[in-house]
Amino acid sequence: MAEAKKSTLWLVAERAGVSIASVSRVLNGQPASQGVTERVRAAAAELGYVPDATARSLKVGRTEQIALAVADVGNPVYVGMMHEISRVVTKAGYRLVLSSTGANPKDQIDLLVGLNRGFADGLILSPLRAPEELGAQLKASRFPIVIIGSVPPGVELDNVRADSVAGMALAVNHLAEQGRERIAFVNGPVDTVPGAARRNGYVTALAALGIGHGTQVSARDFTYQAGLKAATALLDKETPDAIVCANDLLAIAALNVATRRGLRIPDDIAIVGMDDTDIADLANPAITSVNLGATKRARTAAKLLLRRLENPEAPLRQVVIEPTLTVRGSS
Amino acid sequence: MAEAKKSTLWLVAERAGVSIASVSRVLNGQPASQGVTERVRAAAAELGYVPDATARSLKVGRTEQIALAVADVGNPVYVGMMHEISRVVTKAGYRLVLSSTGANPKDQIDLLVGLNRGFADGLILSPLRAPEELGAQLKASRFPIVIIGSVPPGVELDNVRADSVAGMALAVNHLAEQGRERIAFVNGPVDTVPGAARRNGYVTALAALGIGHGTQVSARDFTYQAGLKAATALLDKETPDAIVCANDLLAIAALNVATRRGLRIPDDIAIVGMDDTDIADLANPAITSVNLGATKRARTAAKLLLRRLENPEAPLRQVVIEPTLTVRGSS
DNA sequence: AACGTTCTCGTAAACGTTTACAGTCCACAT
DNA sequence: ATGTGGACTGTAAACGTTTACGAGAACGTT
Repeated sequence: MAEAKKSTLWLVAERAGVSIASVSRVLNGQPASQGVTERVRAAAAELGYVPDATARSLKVGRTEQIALAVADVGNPVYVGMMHEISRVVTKAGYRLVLSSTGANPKDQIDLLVGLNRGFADGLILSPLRAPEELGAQLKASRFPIVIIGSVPPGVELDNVRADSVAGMALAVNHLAEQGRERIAFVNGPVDTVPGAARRNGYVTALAALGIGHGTQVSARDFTYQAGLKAATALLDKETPDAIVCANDLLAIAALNVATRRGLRIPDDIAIVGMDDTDIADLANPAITSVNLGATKRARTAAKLLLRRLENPEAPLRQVVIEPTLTVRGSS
Repeated sequence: MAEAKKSTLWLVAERAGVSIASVSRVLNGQPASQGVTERVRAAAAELGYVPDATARSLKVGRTEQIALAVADVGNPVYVGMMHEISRVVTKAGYRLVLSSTGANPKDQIDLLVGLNRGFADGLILSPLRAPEELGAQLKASRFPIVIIGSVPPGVELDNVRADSVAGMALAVNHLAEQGRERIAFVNGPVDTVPGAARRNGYVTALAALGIGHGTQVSARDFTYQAGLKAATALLDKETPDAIVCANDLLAIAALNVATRRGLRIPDDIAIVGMDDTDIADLANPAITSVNLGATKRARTAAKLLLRRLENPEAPLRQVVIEPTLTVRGSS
């Protein structure tokens, strides 16, 4: 049945004794006489014919591919988003092209000029850093883009983002209700999009509550190892009664550092993380985490892109996802 | 400079006053007179010309894409492999198409017929389950495939796999040296490729050591939640002095269950995981883990595929990666 | 000056589809 | 018998590249 040989419309047409147009029509479900339909079906089956995706793409002007660029594939929250986006777009008949732009912002603009080569019909971009130049490239794109996170000023694109301020408020209020008074903050790099957003959230949330803000430290990046260092530095300086962390990884790091110092969680010190990823459950005790709606953001982004693909003139949409708080053992 | 309008070779040729053949040549670095070269370069720059990937693919017969199909994007070990493969193939100028075949084996064969449409130049496949039919489809493929894990009997493909027996031996010997005598095993589903391999490894490793094998339990899948259940079931029945787990997630689950029961790790009970993923570090204490060479397997698989792409006649290679043991606090 | 080489460049044919257009055939109504 | 319309199918032109081929031009050699 299925030979390892490629066969073209031509071969099928020849074998069925019809024209290639008829073959194409039958195979695409267009109306055709019963005789032709049967002969074509039979010939196609015997030859193990499968249409060529590239040729089809060239003709119809669509690749049926969607590109996804995430900053850091190591981070569990991105993995979750990737997974969700993959689900949505494959269900809609698209393939997912993974373009892991590293921390290097140049990769991002490379990606954008690459996109203009038309290897994908659209792009979902979640930039870790958003330099000036990115904005220019974004608006020069021939293809629809939806970005997860804030859009650079001046570019008009569909986007979906988290509400870091509300999220931080959730965490801080929760801690304040327990009577915690010295709430420290372990952040990631503040020159990143999420780092800046969460710092802002922390400051405003505390201000809104009338609590002076506590000590802030920044990890070198959003990883566990960096978190260990940052948390150690923090606890060397002082012992707050609560730590909120920009990330679940950082939170686990803080939790482990605290535990190893003999602090009891949550009695002596409460820990709350952000993103509410799977790994929040792994810690012992499991960590309370602010769910910034990562998977929902991912899903929404995918749907926004699909919507724009089928209607390029659709009005611009900028969605912000409301955060929730998942309370676990660490607070 | 870069307009949001697509421009073709034709437009560039017209503007430069040359033929499209010359434009193509200049842009591909083929020799051309200085005058033509300059005019073409200028015209291309002014028009913001970027060549069309699809048309090029159709002509040259390559998409410059590599497909990757992993069983479960939730699992950290696959994430690591994905990351590594992404690195290698992008460095070689390929894009990575992510085809997340779920647990459903039908997705896998769908993927294979899809591959025959030529949306990618090759495939890296890491099947969780390998039903009979998969073998047939594999050999019917027009494109090179390398599989991570064992190949179904009868198909000849490049592949790279872990040595589960040696890996288990590493774990078991390590525990035996400490005088542990009752070594239990928390496995994942045994009807999966890794599940079966690791069970086999466990049994043979213990037999080689002359230790009768201990209790085996199987989690419903390779996740933390399933691990909690399995570990609870195990510890309800008995209290071994060591548990090896088929997975780091399962290991963390076992560790947490044990800890919550008041067992001291590693004094009362040692825990060792497998895969040596990032999360092995997150636990408290960090868990000892057998490194089955996941990233190395990934890298090797990618390189095998690249090699075959550039030389389809290369001799078949089946690589097995040697495991190592990373000892941490849990043993 | 005639001739062979080499270099440069344009013409045109692919690659494998989809699809507009036109042609054929037949039924049916006039 | 002739026209009208509809259903079907074939011809051919795209889509945007790459590249084999051949025609000139430029150059050096005799």
